[in-house]
Amino acid sequence: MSRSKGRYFNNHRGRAHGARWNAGEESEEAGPSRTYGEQGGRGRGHGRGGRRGGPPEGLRGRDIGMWYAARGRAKKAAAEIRNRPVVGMEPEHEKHIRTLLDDVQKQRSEEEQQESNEVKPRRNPRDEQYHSFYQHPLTQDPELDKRLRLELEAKQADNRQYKDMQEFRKKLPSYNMRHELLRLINENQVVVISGETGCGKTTQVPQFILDHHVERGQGSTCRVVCTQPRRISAISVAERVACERAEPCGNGNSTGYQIRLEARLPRQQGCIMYCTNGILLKWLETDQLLQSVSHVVLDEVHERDIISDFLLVILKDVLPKRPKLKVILMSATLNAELFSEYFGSCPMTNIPGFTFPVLEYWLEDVLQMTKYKPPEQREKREPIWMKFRRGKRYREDELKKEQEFKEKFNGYIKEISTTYPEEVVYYLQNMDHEKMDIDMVSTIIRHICLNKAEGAILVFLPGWEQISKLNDLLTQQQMFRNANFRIIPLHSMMPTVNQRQVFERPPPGVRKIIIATNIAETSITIDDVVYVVNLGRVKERNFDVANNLSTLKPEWVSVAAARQRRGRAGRVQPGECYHLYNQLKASMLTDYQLPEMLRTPLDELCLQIKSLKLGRVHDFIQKALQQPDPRAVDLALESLVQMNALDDREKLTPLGYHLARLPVSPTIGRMILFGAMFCCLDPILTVAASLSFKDPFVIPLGKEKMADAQRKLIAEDTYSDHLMLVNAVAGWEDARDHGRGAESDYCWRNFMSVTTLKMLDNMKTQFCEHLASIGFVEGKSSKQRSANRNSGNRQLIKAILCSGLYPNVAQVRQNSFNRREGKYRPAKIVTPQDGRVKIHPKSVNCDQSHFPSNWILYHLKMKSSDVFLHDTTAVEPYPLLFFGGKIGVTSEDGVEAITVDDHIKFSAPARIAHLVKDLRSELDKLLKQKINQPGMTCWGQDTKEGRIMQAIIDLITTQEDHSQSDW
DNA sequence: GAGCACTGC
Repeated sequence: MSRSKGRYFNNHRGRAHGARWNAGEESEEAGPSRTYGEQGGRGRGHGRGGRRGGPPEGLRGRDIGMWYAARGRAKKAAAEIRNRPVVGMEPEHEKHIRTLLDDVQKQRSEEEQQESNEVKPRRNPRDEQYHSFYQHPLTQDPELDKRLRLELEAKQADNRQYKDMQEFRKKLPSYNMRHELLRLINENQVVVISGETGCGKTTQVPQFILDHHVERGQGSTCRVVCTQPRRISAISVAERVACERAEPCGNGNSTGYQIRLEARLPRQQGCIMYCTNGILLKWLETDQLLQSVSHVVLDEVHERDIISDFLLVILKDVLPKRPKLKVILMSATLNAELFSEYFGSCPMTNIPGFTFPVLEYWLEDVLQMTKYKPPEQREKREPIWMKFRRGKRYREDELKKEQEFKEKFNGYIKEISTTYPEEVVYYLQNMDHEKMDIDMVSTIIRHICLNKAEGAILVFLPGWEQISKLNDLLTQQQMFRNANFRIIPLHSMMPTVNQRQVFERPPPGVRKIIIATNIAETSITIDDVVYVVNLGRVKERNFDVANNLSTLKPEWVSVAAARQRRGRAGRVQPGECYHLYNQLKASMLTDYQLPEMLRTPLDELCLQIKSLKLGRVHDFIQKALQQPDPRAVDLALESLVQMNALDDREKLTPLGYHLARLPVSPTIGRMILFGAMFCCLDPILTVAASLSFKDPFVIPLGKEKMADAQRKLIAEDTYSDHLMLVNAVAGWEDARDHGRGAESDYCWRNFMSVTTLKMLDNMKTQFCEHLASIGFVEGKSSKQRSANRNSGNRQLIKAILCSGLYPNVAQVRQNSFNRREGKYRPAKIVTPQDGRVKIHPKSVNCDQSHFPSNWILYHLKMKSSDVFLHDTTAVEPYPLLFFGGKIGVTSEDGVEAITVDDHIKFSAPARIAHLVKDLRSELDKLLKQKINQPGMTCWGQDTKEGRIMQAIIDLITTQEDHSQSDW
């Protein structure tokens, strides 16, 4: 890390004397420090007339308690005012800003006489260019038809590879149904095709459609788009299909793919294009009726991700306007009917799957075969305070399910008593069925290893904690500590140190044991798995509408997920699956996981709806397959209005227009636009890419502490996860420039993933291209000089972060030295909505007892075992004043203050407060205008924008971070 | 004192 230090950031320490953080310290400005003195006296004078410091004479019983409570409140309020940061200003700044505002106002009155009309955002000139490939509606080309047909006939006649592949294809279950499938598709506008993995629907159906057109001499009128929920599947399926057609993938051949930042395009007509769901959604921005497509195949619709559900609604609307468009939905068998009903009971057909049989066992069988004795359930009493905790509604649902389980339990026990031995029934009766028993997992693994034939074992656990625990349990046992076992933990955050080990078939006599999250359910496929152990849980993100809070908790898997897991055992030979829950639980699992649209905040979705001009948001969402809570829509709309993406009539603002086109969430989009305007592009793009994709850090199992420490080192004294990230990525760039060796060395030392870093780097370029097309920057490199003149200014970067992350601000209650413990305690963190929250232990700020400021920004707040802020940046007053919410100037008990959205308060003399407020209002006007008429920022002192923006930067910059100097 | 998984011209 050492080389990268200070690459961007000038250290401003020691220059500050404008703002003071701790009011206890004498300030050069007279006002604030005097008010502190007055405040200090106020609390003490309260109990006048009584015993010294005690309640007044004559108070009895309860009243004494009330008196103390009142005094406590008053003391607290006084302390709050005392601890308010003070916003000050150097005299020369004040003078400068006054002149500036005068000038600007004079200029404005002149301008207003000249022009006063609304400025429309200019249409993105590159929209057309991007989509040129798909722009034109398909038109028949007889020449091409003929050529395509001859080509296909020639291949069928004597292309060796093609004919070999044909033999293989003929064995797929879907191949036998070719004619029926084509008939259904021809006769109907919408068809649902269901089938389990291995039936070949994804690879075959698009080919049937294309070949059918080509054979009839209609090849040029066919363009099949087949969407996938995941990038990897889009690529691998496209490559597979190209191979079956004896062609290279993309490059103007019949088959290609497009995913974010990567494309291998097929020819324009007579082609099959595999892409991610997101790509199809992006096309709709410029081709609303999908004029350029003849067939849309939506694959894996049963997974119900938010984009796929969204596409369904849009397609349903498009169908009547495009009578020739064919839509084919491909789903798992379990809920194919749901989709058929949604499209007016359109025809369905099922393709039988082809996988090897998998023998299933449940908890009852596992207890019997292993003789494992699960710990008996201790009597559980819920503490009374639990009732009053947040999320009561949620708990009620849980209790209902528990209740149902209890009711059915006796009947179930009676039933199994006839088939299972007495001990097993006893244990089932007395164990805690909600507990995640890792000892049992270890026992069944041992059992398989000792008694079963060769074959890899795949274990599904909900998360890091359980993976870590099981890994420890196994490696502690003598039996597993030799070369005959390969234990491989698999988690998206763990480095795949030896990726080949995961997929490689081990030598005979060696057993592979993979301990995974649901990453192995769909994303990673390991062919030689014969045994699956399913603990039956999955961590699930949810959205608690009542509390406007995202949650992440372990939940029971769905029937569909359990099936998917089971299927992982039968890919190459018959397999076995051990579910570690009882058959009653198995019968009570929900068929499917709740669709993502009902589990997630809807800000981005609502913005997309407006951007695609799909009407009123509520009306549109009402048309979804399953409607989210209307309150979730309201929350999203409120947040979009607050960030000025929508106006109060739900109309897209110019800012909203730009935000909808950036491939990131609206908050991150704001950050990107402001970063470009203020010319600290590269660091802001680093943060934006990382927040919207994932951070580039990996954590090896067992080295969590080391990784934490390393990140803290990289953070230096920034008190910011976001700036730490900027440092880390800048360090990587340095290392990369010194060659492959230096790069991998750097990543190894700092626990970073080269793959993720490269992805982030490409994303940054993509953002830049977009900004360039709007006109905010010149070139497509995030490093361009003109857009980075302020990239070394930490304080400004924090301010730009604030422009995006606001109103995600928490208050820090600094903690004083605790004499008894002899140390500083961690600071208390509070948000207005949630009360006390915690900084996530992964954050570089988590153990801090002191911050340079009373306020921290965060991107993600999520409730798991507690409410955690996952990534944080301590932020000083000026960023909040210029890039936060509405500014107010107030006076409480004679203490003058400047406020942001009424609840973030800073002490400031009214003179300064009004000056700041006026300057802020000029900035808002300026930014609005820049959004309306995008262009490079002119920094010269002869331009209005240059003067205003520079004045603000100067104020932000001189406000020192007091991390070292002030306490 | 802790990190399910995806996705975007």
